Amino acid sequence: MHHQDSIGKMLGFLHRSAQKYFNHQLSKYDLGSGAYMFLIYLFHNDGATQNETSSHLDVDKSHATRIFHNLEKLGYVTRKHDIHDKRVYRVYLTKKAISIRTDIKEIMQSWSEIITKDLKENEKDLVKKLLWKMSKNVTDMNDAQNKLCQNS
Amino acid sequence: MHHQDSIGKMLGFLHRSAQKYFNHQLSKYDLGSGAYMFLIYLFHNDGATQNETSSHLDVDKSHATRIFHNLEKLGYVTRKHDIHDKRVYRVYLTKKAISIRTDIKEIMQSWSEIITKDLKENEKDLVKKLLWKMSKNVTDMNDAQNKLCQNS
DNA sequence: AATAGTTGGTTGACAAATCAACTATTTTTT
DNA sequence: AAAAAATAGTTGATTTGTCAACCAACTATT
Repeated sequence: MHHQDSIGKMLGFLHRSAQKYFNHQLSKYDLGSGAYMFLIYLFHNDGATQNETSSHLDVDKSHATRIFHNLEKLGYVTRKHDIHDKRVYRVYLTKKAISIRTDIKEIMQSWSEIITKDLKENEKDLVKKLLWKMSKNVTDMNDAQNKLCQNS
Repeated sequence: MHHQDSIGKMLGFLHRSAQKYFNHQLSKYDLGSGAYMFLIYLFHNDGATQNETSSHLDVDKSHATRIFHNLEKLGYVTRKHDIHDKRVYRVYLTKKAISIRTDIKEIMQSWSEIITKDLKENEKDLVKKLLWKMSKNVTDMNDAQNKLCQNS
């Protein structure tokens, strides 16, 4: 990676590097880099619906379907139909998932420490703030376009 | 995207959003988000080898193989065997590729402007500097691990 | 109550990217 | 000069993620 590389290239590089790291660290749990986000969300929102989860993670709902199916097959979650709405599945963590909760958190933490190794506290805050601003610019653009579509 | 979201989540979101944007903008050229990086590299390094390209872009060489094959099929590049080394392919831009050079640069530029819309000049520099620092931390770790492997 | 529209989830097809195993050359060792 | 190691590229299998089309169930309209 070079100094003059574009923001986009570096974002891609960091994302793919994270995937590799998580794939490697999570392989002993039979998990891939795709799954851990979903588990993290459930750790804080056990019993969430698939739709809720995918919209919070900003991924396609079909992706959530497949990830949760796999997590169920591996015994990390169980899916139960909602009582009041037969369409929705609520996803619950199993003991197996809860037992690796701290491990996963630690892996996440270790990645975070690797990439921000030589950043000062205020730089860490700054990079977070700037990434958030850029993310917001994207969602704002999407929202504007959706509004446009509805009116046409 | 929320304020307390992790750096990793935001990096992933921005990367995926960029892919969607480029897929959409490039569809009229039959190109996907995977291809444009390779074209950009060739714009500055026409006749580069596949290996050179993939290592500069930090992607797997097999990925380069497939992308270049497709670009050749679409008529954007031609691949010629090096005279001195029969193993290597050198990849050359065609007129078709050169004719869309400015378009592609503009699309890249427009994405860059979207995500940094409300950032001040110094903030843009800062985010680039910080992303670069984080990227460097990753490559440093990889280098250290490679060294370790060789010695064992 | 019947119809139409919306929502939650599933499926199939595809692109992006990685890894591992392989072939064919080239370079290095001995 | 022969054997071994390294390099460039290819192929197959797999994961991550998207989009579009779909079904079933729920909600709103008339």
